[in-house]
Amino acid sequence: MTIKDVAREAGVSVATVSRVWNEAAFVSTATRQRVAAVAARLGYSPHGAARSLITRTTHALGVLLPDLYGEFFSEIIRGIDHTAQAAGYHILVSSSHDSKDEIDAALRSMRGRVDGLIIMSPDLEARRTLQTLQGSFPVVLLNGGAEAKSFDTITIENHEGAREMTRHLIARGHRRIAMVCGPQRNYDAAERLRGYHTALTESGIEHEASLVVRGDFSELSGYGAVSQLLELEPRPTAIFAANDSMAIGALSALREAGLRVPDDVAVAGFDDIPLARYMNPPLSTVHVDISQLGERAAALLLTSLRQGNRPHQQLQLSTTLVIRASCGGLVS
Amino acid sequence: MTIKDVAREAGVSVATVSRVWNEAAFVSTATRQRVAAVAARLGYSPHGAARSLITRTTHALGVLLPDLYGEFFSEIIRGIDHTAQAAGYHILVSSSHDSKDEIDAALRSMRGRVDGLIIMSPDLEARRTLQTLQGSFPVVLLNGGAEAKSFDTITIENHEGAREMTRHLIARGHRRIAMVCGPQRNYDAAERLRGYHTALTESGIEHEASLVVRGDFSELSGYGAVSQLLELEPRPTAIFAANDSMAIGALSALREAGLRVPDDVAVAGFDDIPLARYMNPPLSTVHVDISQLGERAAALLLTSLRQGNRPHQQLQLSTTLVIRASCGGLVS
DNA sequence: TCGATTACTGAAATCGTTTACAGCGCACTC
DNA sequence: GAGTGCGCTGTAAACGATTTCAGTAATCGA
Repeated sequence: MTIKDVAREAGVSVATVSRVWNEAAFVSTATRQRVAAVAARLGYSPHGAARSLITRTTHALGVLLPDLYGEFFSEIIRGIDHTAQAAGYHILVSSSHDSKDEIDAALRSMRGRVDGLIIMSPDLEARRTLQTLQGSFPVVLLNGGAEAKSFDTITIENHEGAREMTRHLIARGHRRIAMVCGPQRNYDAAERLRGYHTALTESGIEHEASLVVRGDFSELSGYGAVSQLLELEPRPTAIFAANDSMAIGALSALREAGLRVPDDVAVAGFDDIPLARYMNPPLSTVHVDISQLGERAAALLLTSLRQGNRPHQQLQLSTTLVIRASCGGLVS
Repeated sequence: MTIKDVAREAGVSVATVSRVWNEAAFVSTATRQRVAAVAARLGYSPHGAARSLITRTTHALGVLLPDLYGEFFSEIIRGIDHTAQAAGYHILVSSSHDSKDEIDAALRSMRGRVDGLIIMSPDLEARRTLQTLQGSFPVVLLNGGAEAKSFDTITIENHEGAREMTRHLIARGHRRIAMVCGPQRNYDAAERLRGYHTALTESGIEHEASLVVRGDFSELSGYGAVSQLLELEPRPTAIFAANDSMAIGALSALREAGLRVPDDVAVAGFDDIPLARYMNPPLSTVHVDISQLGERAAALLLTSLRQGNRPHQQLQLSTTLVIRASCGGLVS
């Protein structure tokens, strides 16, 4: 069922069919209708690959993510898909790209299939690979590090958010505040940890290495980290997890240990995934509008596609403190 | 940076470059290395659209979903992406396709961009549209209804699962069991409701219309539904939600109403999303291996791509009861 | 020495579109 | 009645790859 079949059936040339389809140029109403009727009858729709070969545009955006697990990523995709779809674009998703090689491979295999890319590669090292892309291709970096001045980027106010949450905990009287931080070479994780340290320093609280344990952003790792923290003597009075998933794991571990939240231990997370408010107790967290993160990334990419060369933008998505019951309510 | 550039630079014909790239036919080691070197230096990678135009294969799977919100869908995508990626395929995602027209449009715009489709369209009416696809294109239906014998399908044991959970609640002594069911024309929702009714009938418990309230699978609707149920006199002693998200909303509403779970009201969900076990109290639910649902759908589609014509398969994914604290633990 | 085989390479057709260009009829102007 | 412009349509050249077919040089057996 190609354009030729339609042309033959309608007794016109392929050029005319194409013109009818694209509502371009001058086609007499008579032939327009005839062609449209034939196309409808035959159930014709143009072949995407052929079309994008000649028009040099695919109407698809590539999305490279490190993972797909958890509400954080699904919200991002949702945001991206939402604005992409509104603009008539599809999204080509590809996940689990941490290492340089994987990213490379993904990039190659996407050439000629997408008009631009949204890349979230929190791994600090993998970033360097991206430098090779520089300028050759429209790219938006999600949570790009500081070195990324040569791209459009959107970042979360990680440092500020973590600092504020830590300050809030301090204001509520906590001194032994533990942090469950994220993966080693992860940019977001590093920034959030830095914010925590900043707040401690500002309040003159000594940094105690044993209060910082590493997780990997999964519920299970939050659970494990807390088990470890509870061994400490004296134990921390507050636990700040670098994302909500780990905070949820933490809540679960505390409950099993027979500790009450927030009375015995206060808990806070980061991201404000949709479920945070439904936890018991509802989770205090640093709110990030995750789906908006995706939406704005897509929007940025789309304008960059339309406008061609223009200076790169560095957007920052602000965070707000959301105080719920898990850390004991608002300080007066 | 096309194949021609590489050919010119390496002093060979485009045919040879193509052969080197695809590791096909006989190419002397000398030219092979020379071409490979040039390609690497120029950073060449073939143009996807051009390639799929001639090979008539895109190495991409289309995924049509009704929505992207919540862990259920993200787990499905994760499963699909996992097996697709392992087979060297990309996935093209498109969401929010409920109505016939939207599905139509999505289908058209995917022609020539994907080798096959995974469609999840729980809306019963939209299904009829799909009939037009019949055989013309490799399709796997997720949660396809009974009418779908002309497709490969994977369904969840909705009826069985709901029946078992309801029976469990009955076995624990509950008689006033409320059901928060899903959207009106949703297949899964209808089946789960049917399972609930089956169990009631089997135990000779009268169906009470006011105990069934409608939700839309979101946390918020679960919250609202429970508020409504608590008005009843006497109030239900157990609440069975047609999915976990609504169960989570229910837990939240009960907590706010000052009711204890499971002592005052037992709660159960359906799906066993990853977070269910981390709720407080941990959520009893009907376990469905969601990511496996995606994995098997992708696998089914891939074999169908490879094997061409073969009888359609109807797979059913079994469910298991997962009894946690929210419904009072195991019955002795 | 010669024909046949083998190993490699290139020319050209092809996939399904879009689009620049040219052609053709017809009405209009002078 | 010839020239001009306009409105519509068709021809053919792209786009960037793959693949068939044919051609060439080297090697081999007799």
